[in-house]
Amino acid sequence: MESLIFSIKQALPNLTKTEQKIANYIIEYPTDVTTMSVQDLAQKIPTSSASIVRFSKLFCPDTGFSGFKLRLSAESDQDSEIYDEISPNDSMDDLKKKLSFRINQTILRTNTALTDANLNSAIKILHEKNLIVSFGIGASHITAEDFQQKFFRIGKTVITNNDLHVISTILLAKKEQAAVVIISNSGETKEAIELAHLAKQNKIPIIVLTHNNVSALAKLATVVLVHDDSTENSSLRSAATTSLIAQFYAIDLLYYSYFKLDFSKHVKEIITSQKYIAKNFKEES
Amino acid sequence: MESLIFSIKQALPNLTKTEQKIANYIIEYPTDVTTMSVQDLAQKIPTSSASIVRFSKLFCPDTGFSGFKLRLSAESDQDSEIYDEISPNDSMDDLKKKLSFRINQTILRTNTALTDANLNSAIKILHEKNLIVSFGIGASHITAEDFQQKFFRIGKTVITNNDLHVISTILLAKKEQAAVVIISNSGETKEAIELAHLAKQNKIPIIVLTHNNVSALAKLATVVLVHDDSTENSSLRSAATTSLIAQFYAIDLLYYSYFKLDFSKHVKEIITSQKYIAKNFKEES
DNA sequence: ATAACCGTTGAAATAAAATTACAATATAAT
DNA sequence: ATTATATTGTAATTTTATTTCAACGGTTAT
Repeated sequence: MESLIFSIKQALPNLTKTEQKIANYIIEYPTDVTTMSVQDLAQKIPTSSASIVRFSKLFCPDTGFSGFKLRLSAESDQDSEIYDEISPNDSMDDLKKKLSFRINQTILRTNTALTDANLNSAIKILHEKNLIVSFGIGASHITAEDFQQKFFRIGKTVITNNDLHVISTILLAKKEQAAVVIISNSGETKEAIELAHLAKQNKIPIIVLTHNNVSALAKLATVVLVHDDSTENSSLRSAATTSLIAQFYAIDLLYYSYFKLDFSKHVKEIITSQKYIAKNFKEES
Repeated sequence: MESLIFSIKQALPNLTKTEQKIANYIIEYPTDVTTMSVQDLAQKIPTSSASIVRFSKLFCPDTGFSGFKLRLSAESDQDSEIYDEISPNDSMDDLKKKLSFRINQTILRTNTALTDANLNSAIKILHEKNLIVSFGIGASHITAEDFQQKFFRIGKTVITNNDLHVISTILLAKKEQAAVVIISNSGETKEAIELAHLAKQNKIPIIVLTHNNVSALAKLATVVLVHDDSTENSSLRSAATTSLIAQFYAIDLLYYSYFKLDFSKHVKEIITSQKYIAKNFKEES
């Protein structure tokens, strides 16, 4: 479940005046709130108990204030500054807390954003085609490589390259047997869109891994895998890593789901490949 | 605070008949209890509401049943199967839970493994030298590229390549101004060790990002950054991704710590670079 | 400028939940 | 068997959460 305090902070700008007063108090004293009654809290802020209840139901429609307190207490062993932007005064420990928390949130959001239906469609495509082309540019190229390395381990043929010409050549040469995985955080990368058009014209299935499903790229896709459903991107400075980790995580889910399709066969393949690497390169498996 | 359920289990033998009934129910369905009222619970067990309240006050004398529920909810958000190995029968939801949990654990372990002292020594080296060479092979090459991309954003010159010849050439040509970042999960990669030897012979500072600090590579390092302190590596199949994410996370910490050294300057640089990218490539920043 | 409207808020009434007082029952000791 | 004591449940009481509805304030249309 998404962090309650985090959600409140996100919603803050859209709230009414009284709601903001309530939100601010809760953000400042989450632990205290868990032990208060509606009346206590209304008096402290100050506002009416009705407003408190209404506020609670914004975030916990079913359970009201009682459930709200439960959720609050479930997460109130953390302190609240971890939701904030990174600042120059942060100690190493603050930094660790903030970054860890963000990664955690990103994973949770990606979990809800990736539906079973979409993952399964993607797996189906990967299963049906025997040549997979993975493409990403900039930071997303790193993910494209990760995709390749993962699927190599179970003997799936994946080609990746950040040169559109190279990719197009092989894709067209094998268009009947190929599917393409396009990774773009923004979904507006010129090269990514160009590749998607090319694939579409040639009826090659397109799996897109991206930040939201309204982008130009998403519209061209056969299947859209949305990682990290976050609407606003408050932090200029941390976007890149969390979105990369979200992508990695999404690929991991895809990989394991694919793995499951033929569990024992893939286990054998992976053990073979690990043994080989361990013996010859002493490298990470 | 001591785990509530644990305390209940300990007290179990000394409790009366009805109290034991209550205790057993709570131990079995802790999460359900958090959403029940005294009446609901009394009916389920079955017993009287008075007994429930009395029971609660054994463990939470001040707060009664309400506080009891709060403590219960604070500790009952994990379930236990998530520790298991991935199995072919897992639903997509199981898979999500297990993978998320592992990533979370990895991050936590990396947090404790990376000491302030080591991170700060690493930052110092990065700060003193104006040419950074990052090297990794296999999966670790992806991390090496991530390192490069991150530091590019604040105008730091980082060269990466998975060809040892290329890297050696530039490293030796600029040995006075250079530092090297070597990434190897195992710490036993032949090429990584070779590069470390070369650097050491030429008095080039060596930052090593690796899994433990007993490896051959770790021994050659000026600073060892240990990610993911896990001793056991139960899962053959998931090691790669979690270690990659641990590496990414470690690099992220390093990056932000470095960033903090000259906060305002770096903020400016990053905004410039983001604007440029957004304008010209519409790509992930 | 003013009327009509709509979203926001709080006071008071109501419903639900927790707690307590006390009586009933069971258990143990003499 | 009787009394003392501990345990439990019923019902009354208190506290807490929730809903209803009227009042307020700001906005738009006339």
